[in-house]
Amino acid sequence: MISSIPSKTVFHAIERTIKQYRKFAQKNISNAVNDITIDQAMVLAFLEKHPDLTQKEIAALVFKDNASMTRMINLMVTKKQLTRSINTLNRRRFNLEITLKGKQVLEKLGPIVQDNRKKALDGVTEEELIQLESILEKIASNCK
Amino acid sequence: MISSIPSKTVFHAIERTIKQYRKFAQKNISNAVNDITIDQAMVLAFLEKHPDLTQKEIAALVFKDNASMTRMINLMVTKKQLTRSINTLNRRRFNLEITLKGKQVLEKLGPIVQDNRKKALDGVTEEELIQLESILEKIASNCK
DNA sequence: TGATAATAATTGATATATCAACTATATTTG
DNA sequence: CAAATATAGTTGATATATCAATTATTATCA
Repeated sequence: MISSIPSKTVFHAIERTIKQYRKFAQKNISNAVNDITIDQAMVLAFLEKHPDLTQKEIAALVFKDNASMTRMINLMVTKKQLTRSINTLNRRRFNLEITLKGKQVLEKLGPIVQDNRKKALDGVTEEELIQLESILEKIASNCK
Repeated sequence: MISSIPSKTVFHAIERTIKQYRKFAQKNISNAVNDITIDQAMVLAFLEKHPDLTQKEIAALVFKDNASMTRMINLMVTKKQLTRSINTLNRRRFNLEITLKGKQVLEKLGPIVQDNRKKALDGVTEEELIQLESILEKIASNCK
């Protein structure tokens, strides 16, 4: 007996919101660039800012596990968005490098990603954003 | 060039929060009941409240597509949490029924789910909850 | 009524999620 | 230094996500 039905909880609202945003963003991305997912785009974006990230670190940044990241990066390598080479200083790691094609994807995606975020947050005030982040942070840290 | 890095956005915070909650909740559920996922538990909970739901309707309630729902329910049937029989009034549909085993799972899960929600929302005021839902709703509806 | 369209569910293909077991390399420590 | 540990990544197994195509049934409408 689960007295309060799941659809009435705030967790349901959180889930709904992020899924809706992902669908919306993915649709707009797919209209501009072929064959790239939001998560792959995020991997590229993180690597652009921090070229020395390991697979494990990227996985943590996009909330995935190492196994998923291995497979995602395999795909991105076969799609020529990334290259992978052994790091000679620590042979357990890989150097990941964004290819020219990957850079072009990032270039095209930039304005679209910005626009997605802007549209999704239309009518949300700066103050609300701060509240939102602070409440979410509270919940997340309760779940540790 | 994606100027604002994904980890700084509110979407990242939303994603992080829901994933953290799911992990937390799944862990507590797994400690009490073997071999059930959060989503399966939600399917049971929805069916308990609304026994006439179709697979399609349940899918919408838990934000999954029909294909995923078909496979999930197949599994739940082989795990004897549900039975599936043809609806004679509309032979495209199925009647889904919670088995005794499924009911026992719900029984055990009830207090755990309640406790999960309570712990996750510890220190979050009623007002904050209302704000949270209203901001999330705004974002979700921007993404339609 | 018969052709057409809509609906509920399934299936196939491919990607991703998750856990556990494993490999290879690097670090620690007794 | 050698043995034990830790770390980065891979692989296998199974479940789920997603899209498109398909089946079976029901509803529409010309």
